[in-house]
Amino acid sequence: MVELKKGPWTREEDQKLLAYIEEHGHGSWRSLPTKAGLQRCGKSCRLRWTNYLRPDIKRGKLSTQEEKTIIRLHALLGNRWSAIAAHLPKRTDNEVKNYWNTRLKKRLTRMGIDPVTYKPKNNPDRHAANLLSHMAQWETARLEAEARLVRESKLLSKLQLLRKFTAPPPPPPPPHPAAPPCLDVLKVWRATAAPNCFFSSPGSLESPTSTLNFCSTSTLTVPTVSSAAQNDVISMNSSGACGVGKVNSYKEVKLGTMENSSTSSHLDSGNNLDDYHVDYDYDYDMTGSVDLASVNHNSEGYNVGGAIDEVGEFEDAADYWSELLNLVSSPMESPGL
DNA sequence: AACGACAACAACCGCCTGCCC
DNA sequence: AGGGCAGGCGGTTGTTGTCGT
Repeated sequence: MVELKKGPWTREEDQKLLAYIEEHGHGSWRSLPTKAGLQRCGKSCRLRWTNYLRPDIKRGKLSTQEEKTIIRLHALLGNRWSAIAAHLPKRTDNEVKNYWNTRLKKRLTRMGIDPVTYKPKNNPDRHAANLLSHMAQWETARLEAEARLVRESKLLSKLQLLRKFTAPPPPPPPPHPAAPPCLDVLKVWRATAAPNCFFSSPGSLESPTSTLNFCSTSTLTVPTVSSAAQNDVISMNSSGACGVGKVNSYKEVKLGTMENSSTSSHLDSGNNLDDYHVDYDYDYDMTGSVDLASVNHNSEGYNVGGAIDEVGEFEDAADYWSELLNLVSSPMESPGL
């Protein structure tokens, strides 16, 4: 038995891997090394391909804009590198992770900012922290909702496939929507509720891409919100109003036509069959609202939000973040620590 | 020139999840 | 139902390059 090679890849190995994948595709990674004449494990080949050899990846220094995006998304999502990398075209999760660990994290630390909580270490900003905490909750809920809907959507596709063989041929399927319904809290927020907020400064954040894919008009009943969200969860409607509360029950997620919809994210392509909406229907007790369109206080009595168009403590958070991002992303700079 | 400290990046490892049988 | 497999993900380690002394 031939011992598998480890460590850095040689040019010859790269060429073998590239040539094989270009000709045959990667197929099963486990069997690839043998077929390609490489003494590597399949996993190693996959990593080399996805992190280095793939033609659609961008190499080189990250731009200031990319840095800012990483910081913002990290504040929202934590160490979910693949999710963060998904918002940075042509960058890999490994690259983003390395960049964070070797540069941004240290830079924040040097500036006296905790890279986990994003609080100033000596002068914790409860408002900014609170805000971020709620934003993180929204994003978590959104990702869970997306994942769930994708699962349901796949299930639906399978059911339709089954029906295809057991029922008379259906009319031709509706054309695919031009874009998936917007479930993305950042997008909605930027577009509606927070035009002046720090997260929506011009060009500051690439529109995250929803991976949702809807294949049909239907109503799906989803039994639970999510295991992680059975206590405090987030509700959001298309106008950007959001709330945090305790879920008593979760009714259903509808994918249907616009006529049934009152508050929903939707696409209107002019074709009835192409009108989709997603209707979140949570029954919850509001314990602390983060309605972005009005000032609210959470259960601890802190002002966690603030009218966007009113001067309030929200602006402190905005200032805090603008300043932070400017400092972190400027090429400078000995912070004098 | 030699050495050590540090930064940057590539690669590995272990765990987890989803799928298939 | 559960075991095996493939692939994805995040944490960690190893290697190489650079800079200061």
